[in-house]
Amino acid sequence: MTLPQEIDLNGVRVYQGALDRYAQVSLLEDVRAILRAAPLVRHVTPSGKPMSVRMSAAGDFGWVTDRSGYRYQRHHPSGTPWPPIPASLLILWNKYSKSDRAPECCLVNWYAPDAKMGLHQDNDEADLAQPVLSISLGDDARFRVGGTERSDPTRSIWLSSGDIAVLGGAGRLAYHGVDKLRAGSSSLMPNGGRINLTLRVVT
DNA sequence: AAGTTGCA
DNA sequence: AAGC
Repeated sequence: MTLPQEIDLNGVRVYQGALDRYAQVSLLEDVRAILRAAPLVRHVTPSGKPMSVRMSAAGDFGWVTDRSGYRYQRHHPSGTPWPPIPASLLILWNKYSKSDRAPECCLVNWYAPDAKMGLHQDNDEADLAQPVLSISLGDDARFRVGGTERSDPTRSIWLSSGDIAVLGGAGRLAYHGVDKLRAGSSSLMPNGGRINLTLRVVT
């Protein structure tokens, strides 16, 4: 990666090379601290299918799913409150989100090398005028982005460690997902895999 | 192989 | 169904 570059996919803005190696290492340490307080969980969808992506969160709310459905809640499934969102992430939110509100949730999504996430919309938040900011760490991931209807055509882009994507404006309700990882493509995590951090305003 | 659609 |  040379200079940071901005790409638009159906209203989703992707800033390639936004974070240098030092910032990535530092964020990874922050994530490790979150996961010590709030361990990764394998959620099931409302139909009872386990997701391949393991999840945790920081902030006032975390997103969870089980047979009762999708929702934000104030506690880890173990019953403990989520740890605070690290200051490093609040700074990135201020730099990239163009929002006048503070994020209330930082989802931590862990992708093992064979994990994926199907095409979906983020629409469990109360104020859809507020953007969602996504940070990639670790292995490259093929990120697929469609339109606001499931049947809309999709395009894909490979996200690398240190890339930032913003789902805002026209892209806020774009269908999106992760098809596959390029296992072992990043030296950030020696054992492979990917971490995606998403900052959101929930209420 | 990749991109859509249908499912309950 | 954020899965198959």
